[in-house]
Parts: sequence; structure tokens; C-alpha cells
Amino acid sequence: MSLDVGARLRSVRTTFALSQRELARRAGVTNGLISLIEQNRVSPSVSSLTKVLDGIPMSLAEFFTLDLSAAPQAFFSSEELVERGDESVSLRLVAAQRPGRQLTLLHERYAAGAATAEEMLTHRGEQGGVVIRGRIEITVGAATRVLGPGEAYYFASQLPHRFRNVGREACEIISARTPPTF
Amino acid sequence: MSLDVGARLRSVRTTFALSQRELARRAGVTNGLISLIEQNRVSPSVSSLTKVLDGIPMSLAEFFTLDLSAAPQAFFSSEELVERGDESVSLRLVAAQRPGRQLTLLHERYAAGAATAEEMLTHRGEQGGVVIRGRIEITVGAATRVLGPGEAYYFASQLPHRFRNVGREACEIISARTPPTF
DNA sequence: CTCATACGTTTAATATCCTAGACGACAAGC
DNA sequence: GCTTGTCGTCTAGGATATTAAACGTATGAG
Repeated sequence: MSLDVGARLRSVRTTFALSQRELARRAGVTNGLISLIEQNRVSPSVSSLTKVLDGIPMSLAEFFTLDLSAAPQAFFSSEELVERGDESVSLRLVAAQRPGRQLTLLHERYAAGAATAEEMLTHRGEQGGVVIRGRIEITVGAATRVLGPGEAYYFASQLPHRFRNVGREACEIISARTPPTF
Repeated sequence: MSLDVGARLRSVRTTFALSQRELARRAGVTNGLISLIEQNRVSPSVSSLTKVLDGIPMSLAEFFTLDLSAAPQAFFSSEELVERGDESVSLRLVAAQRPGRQLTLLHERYAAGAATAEEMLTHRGEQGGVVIRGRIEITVGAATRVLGPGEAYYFASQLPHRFRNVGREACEIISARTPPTF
């Protein structure tokens, strides 16, 4: 972890769109102190750093746990979405699987007649989704059901499951799942 | 969080079966300083606390994260208020928040001109979503962007954020987030 | 242009931290 | 008893953090 408390504070402050003076006002310290800390010209006492972080607000634990290297992208246009799959089944990854990510968000598209696989899938984690267009037949364990727009599902991924588009038009689903933890 | 850095340090030091002098020797500080810190008669600078913890050894993040089991969920009230929904903003809970659930899946609908709140929201976890209809202005930290159908977002919920429908028609989003139980 | 406001930085004076060293208390060994 | 050792605590003084107020720059309004 970076010992650079100054850069860390500056990063946090600017991320929260605060000026040195505004943060100083909220924290009950002077703007000069914040300037000095951010330049690493002083090493703040825990008490003063606590006051500063209270103005954000953020705990010491969060502050020191922060991963500065991760400058995460927050917005994704259609072109930026990673696309996988073939003609029949495509998955657009909203947030690509990265270490630290706790969610995987997908925009799934099933062509007419398409299915995930012949056999049933089973893996760890949980998943859910909402149908936004078309109709899809979902089998989870012993149960099978056809869902239309606005309808949703949620189940533990270790239950054997399969998706199949039984309609005539393409089916689109927005889904989310927990990352594969092994 | 417990501001009692002194008790925290004493607890850690005794857990590692170190005397004040022995820890001071390893850390390159004086035993008197450790005594004063443990009595909360001074608030150590980050630099000296770092030196002390290096003698254990332990990182600042670990030190401040220690035994925070009593972490209250205080920050989630505003979020829960929004979740009830009114005329302008409605959230359909696809997967209700239950113990054990790892995902919360939402179908959000913002009427024209609707917004989550005046102030920015900030809480733990991560969240992402895909716009399926309309246009929405999303502010995350210092960045603001308008997203349309097919576009997406993903960010750590701790960053201050706000959603606002700046268009004329209703906007719908499928979103997922990690549970606020942390 | 001039004024006003906001930004981050710097400086002199003050408050606080930190060190070096001494203190009393307790225990073990001779 | 007297030593020898280690424990945590305390105090004076030098080192450092922090304040209050000024500085220089940039930007927008009249």
C-alpha cells in the first residue's frame, strides 16, 4: 500500500469534489493544514486526520484500505461493452471481471431458438435477471417456466439451470451474478 | 469507530506479547512515546504510528480495521427511504434483501424530472446497471454523464452519487448491487 | 479594464508531539 | 539485606504539527 498519505487525501478529496477550504470548513481545521498534508510536508496526527476524514466523511479504515491504483471507470457506452458469444447467444459485459469486483453485470441476447447449452449448468454463486424483451424458457432444478418482459428470476447458481429462447423473436435479459469464487 | 487509538494499540501489543520497550526498539521510537500513546495523552502522527506498527508488524489498514465488528448500518436509511418509492421514483425489488442473499436486483423507474435525492448518496458496496429506456443523468464523484438505452454504469457505492432523469419520458434501469450488510 | 471571489500555497507564531533520561514498583537470584 | 533486571510512567526540552493570515494566480461579472 502506498504510504503517500498526501496523495491519498488529495485523491479522496477531489473525488468527492471538495476544495481544500470547503473540506477544512467541514472538518474544523484550516485550509493550510490540508495543503501541507497533501504535499507531504507534514505527517498529520491521527486526531487531525480523523477530523479531516470526518468532513468527507470517511473512516480511517476506509482511508487506509483505499486502493489508489484502481481508478475505476464508472460509465460505459454501448461500444465499450465487451461482447462475447456467437450469433445465437451474446453476452455484453458491463463491468468486466476484475479482481475486487463484487458484481458481474450482463446484457444477454438470445436469438430465436437459442439456448445456453444442452446440458444444465451448475457453478457457485447466485444470479438473477430481468427480461426486457422477448420470451425465454428458464429451467432451474426441476422447475421450468417461461418469462416475458418485466418478469424476473433469481436462484443459486449451483442449481442446475438452462436458458432457452422458445419464442420467434430475440430475447434480451439484464442479469447480474456474484463473481466465481473458488 | 472507536477513537481510542491507545486501547487499540495496547490490545495489539499485548496480543503479540511485546513490552513497550521491546516494541519501541523494533519500531525505532522511544518506550515513552508508546506509553503516552496508549494512555491517549498524545495523538500520534501517522508517520510515528506507522513506525510503531511496523515493529509488530501490522499495516495501518489492519490496525484501524481491527475489531470493527460493531459496524452500524447507519448510512443506509436514505437509501431505504428511496426504495419504498413514490410517484416519481419507483424501485421494484427483484430479489428482496434477505440474510444470505448476495445480490440485490432492481428494476428502477424514474419519472421525467425525478431524482434520487438532492444530496449525493454514499454507502458501502458496489452497484451497476443498464439503461433500457429513456435517458438519465448520473453523477459519480466529480464526474457527470447522461446515459441512454444500452449504456451502463458501475461504481463503488461509497463514491457520492445521484441519479436524475433530465429527459421528458420516464427512464428505466435494471440495476444490481451488493447487499448493504457489510 | 476593475472588482470580487475562489483556488492552492506559503510563512511566523503557537500548540502539540516526541525524545532522552530519570522515577517508583515488582520480581528473581545471591 | 542488596543487587540486577524489566515493567510502565513521568518530565524538560528540542522537533514537529497546526493555526492565522497573507500571497499569487485564475476566473467571471459589471
